[in-house]
Amino acid sequence: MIPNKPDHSKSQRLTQQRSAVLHAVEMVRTHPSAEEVFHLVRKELPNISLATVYRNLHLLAEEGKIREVQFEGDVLRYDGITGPHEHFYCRSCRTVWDIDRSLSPQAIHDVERSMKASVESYNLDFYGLCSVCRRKA
Amino acid sequence: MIPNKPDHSKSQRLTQQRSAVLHAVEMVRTHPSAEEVFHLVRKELPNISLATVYRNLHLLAEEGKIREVQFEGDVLRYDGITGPHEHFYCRSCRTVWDIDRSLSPQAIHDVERSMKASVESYNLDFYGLCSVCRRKA
DNA sequence: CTCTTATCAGTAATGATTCCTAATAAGCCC
DNA sequence: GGGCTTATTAGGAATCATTACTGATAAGAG
Ligand SMILES: [Mn+2]
Ligand SMILES: [Mn+2]
Ligand SMILES: [Zn+2]
Ligand SMILES: [Zn+2]
Repeated sequence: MIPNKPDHSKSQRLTQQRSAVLHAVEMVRTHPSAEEVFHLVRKELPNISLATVYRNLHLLAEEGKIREVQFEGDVLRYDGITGPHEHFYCRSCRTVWDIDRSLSPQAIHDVERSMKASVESYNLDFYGLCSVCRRKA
Repeated sequence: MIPNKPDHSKSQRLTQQRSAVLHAVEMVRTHPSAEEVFHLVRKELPNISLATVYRNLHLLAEEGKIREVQFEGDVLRYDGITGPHEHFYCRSCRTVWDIDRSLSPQAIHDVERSMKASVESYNLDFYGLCSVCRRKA
């Protein structure tokens, strides 16, 4: 008898609601809020409840299938791209832009050494005006 | 007649409450929350209200006298050190440690160039276990 | 198909923060 | 110092994002 691998994933059943929430976050590049995911998913599942969206977003984030992101003065948002990258947040239009770079392993190791700590993750967020808003200003 | 310089600072009167709030944030290295500042200031001004603490923290942050910081899954905190530095946040004990480094001007300029945006500020926060909690784990 | 129970919909509760209003006090002018 | 204007306060209500609760539903193992 082969013992099952311990299942550390918290979600055990693949419900329509759960896969629709995951699909919505993965499909858009907007880093949507729970409310926005709710509106997206409603097109497919008109009866889904907001609490279900919140619950599944949190669950999917814990499993590492999506990523939680938060910016100053804004609500929690979700990111379908889980690989390491950085963000630029426009203070005017609140758009989030992906930055295709990441801190060097050396820089992270420097922090670990100076803090005598283990670094599990980091966030690097830039704030300012995006090119569109800069023109308007 | 010399016209007054336009006063961009939002706080016009130096109240006891306001200076006590500022003093509390500047005195501690703990990056306290509003609630924690409230308890600190109460020792000096037992009748100060929580709303007053919130209002002044926000005001002082807008004037650049203190800095607002926020970490994943935690409430807003305040930092008496306004100069550029980075943070390490222990996921276990929620302690915030200052890191005496900052991104190179070159790295920031790279972001501005690639985004065609103006970068006003950035946050670089590391997450993990501090040395104390690592020993316990 | 049946059965167990994880998950759901709908709604109430929570908790941090902000708003509101009559009372207070900072600080300018005399 | 004593008035006077009004920014600021204390205290409580309101807001808003998020989480908790509960009886009903459906995923998926056998
Ligand atoms: Mn992203
Ligand atoms: Mn700091
Ligand atoms: Zn913009
Ligand atoms: Zn710790």
